[in-house]
Amino acid sequence: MESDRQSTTAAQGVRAATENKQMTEAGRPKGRRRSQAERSAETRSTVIDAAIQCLFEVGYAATTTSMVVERAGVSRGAMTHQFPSKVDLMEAVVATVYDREIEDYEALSGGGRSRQAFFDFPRRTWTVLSRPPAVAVTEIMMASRSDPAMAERLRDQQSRIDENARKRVEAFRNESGVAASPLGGPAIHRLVVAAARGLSIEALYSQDDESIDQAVDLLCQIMTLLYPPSDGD
Amino acid sequence: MESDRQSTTAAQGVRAATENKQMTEAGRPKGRRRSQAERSAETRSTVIDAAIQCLFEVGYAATTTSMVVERAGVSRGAMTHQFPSKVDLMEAVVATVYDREIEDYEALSGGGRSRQAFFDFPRRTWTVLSRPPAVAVTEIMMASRSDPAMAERLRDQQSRIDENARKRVEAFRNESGVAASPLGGPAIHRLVVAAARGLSIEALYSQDDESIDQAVDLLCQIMTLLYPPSDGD
DNA sequence: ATATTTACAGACAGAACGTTCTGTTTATTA
DNA sequence: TAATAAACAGAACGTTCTGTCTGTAAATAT
Repeated sequence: MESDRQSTTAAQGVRAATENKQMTEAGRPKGRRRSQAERSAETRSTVIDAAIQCLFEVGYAATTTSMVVERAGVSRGAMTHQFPSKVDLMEAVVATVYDREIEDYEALSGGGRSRQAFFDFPRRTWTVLSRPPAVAVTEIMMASRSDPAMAERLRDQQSRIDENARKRVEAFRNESGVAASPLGGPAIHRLVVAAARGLSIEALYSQDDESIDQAVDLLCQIMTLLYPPSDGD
Repeated sequence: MESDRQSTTAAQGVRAATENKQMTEAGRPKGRRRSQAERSAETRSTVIDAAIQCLFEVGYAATTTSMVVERAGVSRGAMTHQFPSKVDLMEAVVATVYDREIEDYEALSGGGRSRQAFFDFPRRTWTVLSRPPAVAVTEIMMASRSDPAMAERLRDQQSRIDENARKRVEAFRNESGVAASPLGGPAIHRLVVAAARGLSIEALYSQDDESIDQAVDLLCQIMTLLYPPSDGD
């Protein structure tokens, strides 16, 4: 039964946490009794957010369970109850970020479906990938190379993310009235994501934001070169 | 006196190891007495190579000093004598890889200075960055975020590498008879490196070599679009 | 040849980390 | 309300890893 719970807990918890998030962040009536589901969701959400912060700020190696517990302001027991092992926590972080990124991309594409909006895709990708949640996931992915068990559990999630992102971009292109590129959509998408990820890593050290911004601009310009010009151009 | 040695040891040792490498790898006369310098250089080189292998194969977190010692086939004492702390070893790895990469780029550009050779620059960058030594450095860089002391000692090395690479690429462009791009050389270079690094990271997980190869091809094609066409085009 | 410095060998110790375990409080069910 | 289950709290344990430390062999200097 232990393994049973572990295998289903991540997805359920994430969903519950997401649903209850507004409730917890807005001041809830002080004395109200919280349901078990609410308590779980709050704890999970708090711990996950703390983990993301730690991963972003100090990297994976320095992100200890103690540090996460301290920053989250929960007890060690509360955390281990929700996440029996560190791998469980990391898996939950990846799942949560994955869900949020879908919303993020959605928000950033903001209803606009113009040709220009599509060519800004590299900038949106950079924006999403350079923020703490995505950096946290990168840290976890890199660290998972040192832990086969962890890598195993993250592998399918990663492919799910990739496939989903690719489909969304293709759909976005269609809705924006941009013809498919003769150079191939998947390759372009992969390259843009790789470049954005590489730049986000460099941003962690270089502190030279302007230079990175220029590279992102350049990538957007390149986008316009890769797709056949429309009537307007 | 201890700190004195530490501050000068890395560069000296690397140089000595490089000079003596052929001698050690080719079978040296069995009974010959090795000088102290030779002994130092050999162990340093052996340990550094082992560290690179470990970092490449299992990532930073799982690269323990014991593992490096075991793979190198040297004693713990030999290692700690040459590298008093783990940070010292990592610093030496970065310095060594830096030196080797200069040779690697040189070899890969192979005397040819044609326009085509310059446009293949992304592929050369990818080739260099996806190999164990460069991956090892990426691992160290990412891990250094968790260790301020380590980050401090790597910061200047990193900037030295970047500046050097940028100058070399510009020189290569000139020698290849390619006019400067109106979009700016530094931004292009930064983007290419970031993309190659991002792709090399993806290559560690995805195992989809063909797809990555396509992205690299695409990047080379993009290069031709970024520089003004010559008479031949 | 002897002394001294350098390189090496391996055991040891302290610290830190992840996990487990026992007891307590809070919520849900009957 | 009583019984059960879930969430929480925090101490304790065992492992692992790095850095140190003492002793030995090899090379260099005197």
